[in-house]
Amino acid sequence: MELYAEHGFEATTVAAIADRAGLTERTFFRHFADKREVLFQGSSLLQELLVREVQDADAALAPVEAVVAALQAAAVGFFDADAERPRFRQAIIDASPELQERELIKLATLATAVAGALRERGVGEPADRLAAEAGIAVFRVAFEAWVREPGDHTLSWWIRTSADELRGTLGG
Amino acid sequence: MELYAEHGFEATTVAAIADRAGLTERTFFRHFADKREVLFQGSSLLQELLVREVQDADAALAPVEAVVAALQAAAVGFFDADAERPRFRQAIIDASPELQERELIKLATLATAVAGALRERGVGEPADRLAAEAGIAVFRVAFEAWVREPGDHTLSWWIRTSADELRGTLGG
DNA sequence: CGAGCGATGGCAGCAACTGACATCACCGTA
DNA sequence: TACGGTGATGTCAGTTGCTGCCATCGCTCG
Repeated sequence: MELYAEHGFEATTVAAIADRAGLTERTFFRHFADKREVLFQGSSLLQELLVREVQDADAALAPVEAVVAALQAAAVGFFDADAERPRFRQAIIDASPELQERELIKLATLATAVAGALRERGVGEPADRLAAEAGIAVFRVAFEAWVREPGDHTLSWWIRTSADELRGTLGG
Repeated sequence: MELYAEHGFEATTVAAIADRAGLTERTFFRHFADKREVLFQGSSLLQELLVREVQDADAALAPVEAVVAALQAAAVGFFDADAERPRFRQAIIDASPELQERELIKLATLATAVAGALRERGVGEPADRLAAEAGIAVFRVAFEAWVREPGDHTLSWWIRTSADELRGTLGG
């Protein structure tokens, strides 16, 4: 992470990382599937937490609202607790298209998992994915704002705000 | 594309592609930035079309509805006209995680472009991106259904249906 | 003390890309 | 017709991400 931040992701070779860590290149690839995965270790934990929160959400909540509530709950422990790390990490990702690709697919699998959790709540076939995707979209916009304006609000607040905003864009 | 379909994307080397095309490996990389871009040539055309359709959409439409209308308009010329190609292409993408990553980032830039077009309509700061992302989510779900069940309905119909479904997941 | 096992090192090799330079076809012009 | 320039292609060498295979080492358990 230090090297990524210092020289940029692409300019950092795996050999350099291994060297800094006092290990071999071969060993690096035993710990990480590829060079990008370094930045996405904790993503499965977030996914599990999110799924649990969706399952535990108030049964009366509409699908998207359940997702939003889950995101808010997850935000507290996962991001608001230590705001420094996520922002640092995101700066690295934002500087590299390769990493953005990886981030998007992680969010997509997150959405799929959330959709699965929604189905357990009795949400129907296309609705589950739509609600999950919409929820993730809310999260993306909220997270971006939270990163951009440090200290103003909690991530949870941005999520709530974005969710309300989404409702306004639907019309009808 | 033939080689991708026959042996899978990862198993197909650029050398093999160049050979089949009667060209050099080096020449391949002068036409395509990388091995994946072969599958995403037309994406900028779709983007331009979509942006134009958003700009031309009925001014009274709410943001998401403007995007949905644009998607429907684009669907007719871009997908319904020749349903075979997109389905073939999508089968290749669905078989390869690398290609899915690339597809996601293409859709993300699409969303960004659509958000820009919405801003020209006077849509505000977080709402533009939310409406664009929601619209793309609708498209993704609709497209998937359209690919999965050939012949049943037009892509435009699926988009309309998904958009209505999305509204239902938002709740009170 | 020895057998087994998980983590690591070392090495060879493939494939995706890139930069630098040469070559060649074509096209407008003197 | 000959010439100069321009764009597309070929050639080659090199870097880097990543993988398979086998050897080694340390630790633990019986």
